[in-house]
Amino acid sequence: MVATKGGDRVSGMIVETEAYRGPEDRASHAYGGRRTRRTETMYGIGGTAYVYFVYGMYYQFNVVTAVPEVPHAVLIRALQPVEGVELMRACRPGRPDVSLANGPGKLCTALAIDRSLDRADLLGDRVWIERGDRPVSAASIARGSRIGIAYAGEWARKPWRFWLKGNPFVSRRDGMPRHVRAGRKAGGGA
DNA sequence: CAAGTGATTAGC
DNA sequence: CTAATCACTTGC
Repeated sequence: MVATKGGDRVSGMIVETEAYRGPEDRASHAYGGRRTRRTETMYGIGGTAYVYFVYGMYYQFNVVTAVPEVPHAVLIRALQPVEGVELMRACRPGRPDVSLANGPGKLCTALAIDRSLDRADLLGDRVWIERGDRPVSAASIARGSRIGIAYAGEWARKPWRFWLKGNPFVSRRDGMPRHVRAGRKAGGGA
């Protein structure tokens, strides 16, 4: 994934994504055919960016993937920095390189992605996706449930989060629910 | 683990 | 109009 900042390339290898299948997917902003000023972007043609603002401070970058009127999208959740690392560090001062873009909000900050890129054509010159240097085998991709959508009932259990096995730049360690703390309910995993 | 932050949304 | 929610991150 590449963005331009003042003519310079800032890029990273996509190492984690999540799929959102509106309108039936309860976790999707387009659930039930919801169509508002914000979600309208997802009803556009595949190959455009869906960028929105959440939690009062973060942007999220998605790729619209289907035909017009079918609101499917893929959230880009983490990048392994490749080009313009200095520029990313400037956007996220004090962070170690491994944490520059290992989360959907973080990568938008690192690449300076904001609402102005909502509906951007990914064949344009502001943000786009290129084929990587090496092919990625299916065997190297892990899948699991999506994050931050507990409200979505049975849809929350769909294994629609994908990441590169063992890659240190994903937002969470492989499959693990984020750091099992001592002191919480003992037991747990079967 | 919990607060923070403000756009977006549903519901009057 | 108002109140609740949220596809997250950071620091205690």
